[in-house]
Amino acid sequence: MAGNFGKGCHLHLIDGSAFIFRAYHALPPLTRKSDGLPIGAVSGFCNMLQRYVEGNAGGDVTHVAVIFDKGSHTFRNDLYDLYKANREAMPEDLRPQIPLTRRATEAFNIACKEIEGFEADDIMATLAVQAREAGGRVTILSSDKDLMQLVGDGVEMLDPMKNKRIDRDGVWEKFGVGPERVVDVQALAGDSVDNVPGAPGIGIKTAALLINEFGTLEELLDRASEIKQPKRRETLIEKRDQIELSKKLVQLDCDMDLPFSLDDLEVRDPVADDLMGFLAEMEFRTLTKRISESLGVEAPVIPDTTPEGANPSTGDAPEAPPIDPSKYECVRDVAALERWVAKAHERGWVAVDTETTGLNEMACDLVGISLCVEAGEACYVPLTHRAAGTDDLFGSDDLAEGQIGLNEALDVLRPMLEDPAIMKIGQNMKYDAKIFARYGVQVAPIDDTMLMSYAMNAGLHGHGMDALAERYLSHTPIPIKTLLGTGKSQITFDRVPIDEAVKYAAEDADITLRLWQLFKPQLHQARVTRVYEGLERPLVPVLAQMEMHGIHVDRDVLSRMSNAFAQKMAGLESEIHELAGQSFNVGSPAQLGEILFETMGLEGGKRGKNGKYSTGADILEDLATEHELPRRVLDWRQLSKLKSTYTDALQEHINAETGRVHTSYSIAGANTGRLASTDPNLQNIPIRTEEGRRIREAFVAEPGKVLVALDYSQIELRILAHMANIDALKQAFRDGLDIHAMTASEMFNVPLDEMTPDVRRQAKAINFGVIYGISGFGLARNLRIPRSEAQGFIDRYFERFPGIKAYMDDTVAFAKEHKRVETLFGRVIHTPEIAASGPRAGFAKRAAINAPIQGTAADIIRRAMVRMPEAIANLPAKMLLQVHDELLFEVEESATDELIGVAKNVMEKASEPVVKLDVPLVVDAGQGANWAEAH
DNA sequence: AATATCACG
DNA sequence: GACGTACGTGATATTT
Repeated sequence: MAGNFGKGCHLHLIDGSAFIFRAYHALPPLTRKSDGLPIGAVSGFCNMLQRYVEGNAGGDVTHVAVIFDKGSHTFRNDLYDLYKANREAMPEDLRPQIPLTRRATEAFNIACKEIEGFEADDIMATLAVQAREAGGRVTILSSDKDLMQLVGDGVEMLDPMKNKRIDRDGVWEKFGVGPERVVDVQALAGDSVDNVPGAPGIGIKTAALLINEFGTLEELLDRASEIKQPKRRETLIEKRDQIELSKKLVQLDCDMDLPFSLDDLEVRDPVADDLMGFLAEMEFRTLTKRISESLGVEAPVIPDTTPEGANPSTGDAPEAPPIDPSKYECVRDVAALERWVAKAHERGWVAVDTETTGLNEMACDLVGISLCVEAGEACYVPLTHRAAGTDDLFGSDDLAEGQIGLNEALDVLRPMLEDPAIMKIGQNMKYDAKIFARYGVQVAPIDDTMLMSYAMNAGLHGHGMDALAERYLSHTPIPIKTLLGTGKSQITFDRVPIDEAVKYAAEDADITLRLWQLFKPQLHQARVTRVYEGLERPLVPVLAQMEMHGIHVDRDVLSRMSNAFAQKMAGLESEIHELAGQSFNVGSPAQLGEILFETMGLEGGKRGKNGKYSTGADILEDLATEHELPRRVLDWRQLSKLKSTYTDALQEHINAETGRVHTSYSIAGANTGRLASTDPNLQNIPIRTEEGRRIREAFVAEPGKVLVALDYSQIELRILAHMANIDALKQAFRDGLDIHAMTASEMFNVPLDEMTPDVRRQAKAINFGVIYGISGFGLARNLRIPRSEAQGFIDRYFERFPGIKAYMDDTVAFAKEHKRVETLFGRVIHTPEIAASGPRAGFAKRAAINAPIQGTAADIIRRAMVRMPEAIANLPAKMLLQVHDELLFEVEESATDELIGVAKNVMEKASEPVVKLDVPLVVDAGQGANWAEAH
């Protein structure tokens, strides 16, 4: 076919993905009225296309195409597996809109092109070169600087946002070089958005300088030894591979084989019926009217079909019916279950709740499932309830009549639970997702009302179902105790009569759906959508995987330690009794207090609020200088703690099936955004004393594998340096200095090379104190120095770092004004107590100072965790545990170094691209056969 | 169910 | 001038 495209033709190339994201972020989360389908980005996209078409009417444009990205894996990922690894996940409510934007483009009768495995940029590059060679003009509608390498010889860019044309001069302005050398500059400068490494320490300015001096990148690299600045020279020589790789990453492919030609992109008039049909289907009333007028056709009628029940996006929902457990349906056959699945399909969402025989997801069985599609319309599907026994005392082991077979039911539910077009709503979905995963069902996508509440209301109240139902629905759910009983006579859920179970279980799904409908629109108003979608919700599958995988704990190691501890304790106990002159329970603080301060008559006994002497470690420590007994008690207590909490208890947590320990992380537990680990708590395994540390030897890698521990170095102090904008601290971190020694030097005027460990220790305590909202009393107690001296330290610290004082005052003032504080990533932590008076005011103030720092650190490691599974997908490695600033991995020995490289990079870059810290984040790595060695 | 103690970051 | 304090968690044992 002879090409017609040539001289006099003008091609417009529209960056479709950029249009979509701009549309998505510019508009509130609109949904289609009839069914709640998210539609905001499509609406914005259509508006932009319409404005584009109107703006070009009568112009010289002869050819046009909208180009999209397709597939997340491109040849660039094969070159570099971290390419674009920093990218935020696509928001859940945008994903279903992507195919609709393709249809929108077609409805406007504009050519719409995408090619699997290629970025839109490459397609645009190829088309631009083809058009230029044919003698035509090209305008690229995009603000993406990666496309600037194409500018020149009839190719221009047009930033549609600023309506600014970018020609050769524009490129010079941006990059300091002409379009031909843009890739060279980009290769050196790198790009944190796309995670192109570039040359460390070289930005656009320096890169342009070097390229202009040497002419080309290749020339520069070959003659790098001529560069005068030593650091720059070394970087260019050492990082040559990385720079050359970066060039390959930024270089667009101008020579693709395209399955279409320029002639296929000829401008066509829209077909009124097609366009109107599409707009009407989307229920865009205003846009339909406007375009119908400009096309001179009649606008189709869009029926006003508000669904029954509430619509989360409109807010003008009809009154929901009261919660009435007697109205719920019990689903006893497949046909009935299929009807519920159909309802979920119709709606596009369903609330789901599972009932099980226990609270340990790894060691309990599925008993039944409840579903709810709209307020008041819920069901319970009993699956493995037991038949009632012949007498009242013992249940039967036989299954009750009238239940769908477990596997049969799961086969009906699986397609729905895994359907990307159906939102599964739960309260604490991690629990249900883990249960389903154990039965081979991967639930997605999900929403979680507990996490929505947490994102909006952290610090105001708890986020359990009962608290939320009470507070937001003014309803008290049926207490589980009424079904299971308490204490010794407690039964498991499979023994609950099905009639009773229906009321309880379906009510939970009903409540969850109602909460979701209430919370969903509130997320945007509270400005925490990004926090919820980026930091809370995506953590659910990540944590579920970690928890299910578990960590191998060697029972024999623990058991031997328990025995050793028991022996030592027995010895200490008899010594203590002998010293006391009588036998008593060493584990009873009350009895110990009597012995110490009455029988033995020691000084310094202070009675607590309940009239008992307090016998905490600090008090016993003071007494130990004069007497034998308190030291023995301290030793005994340490062993007792290690034995009961760790060496004994951990053995109970080894799962019989997997032989591993499976903790559970609560995402919405800590107000600051930290996780909390329970059953067992693996975030407080001893490390500070040698004896305790040895417990970590029981946490082992499988044969052939190693444990790798990666932890952020000083992350909270780094965040403080950034947030409070303290130049001296920021520079110290950039220079890799010992921050405590540097603080000490600054405060006490001691040169770094004359620093004594004790002065450094005091400065360290002050640094930590600052993070905690320092007080003279607290510092005095920590350092065991007089209060006046501690206050003197603090005064001097604030004198040397006045920015810290200002930051603390500002934070407290912000908290007082808004009753909340925020992290760098927008996490909101409410501080209602800040208005209190008396001692509680002090607490609230310090908490308000600490929360943004601790919370930002928590956000950063959350971001790393969310990105980690994809980053290590091709490695024989698993992420096992999180301990606030540390991630623990298990990896096949041969891949250890590779894992460390990849995971460390993810952690160190975790704040990007949303927050660019003024200080580097540094991650230290350790490895070994067990956790003690790895740390 | 509350309190004291102590393990971690 | 007195109050009573370092921030955030969870598990255990003892006592009420």
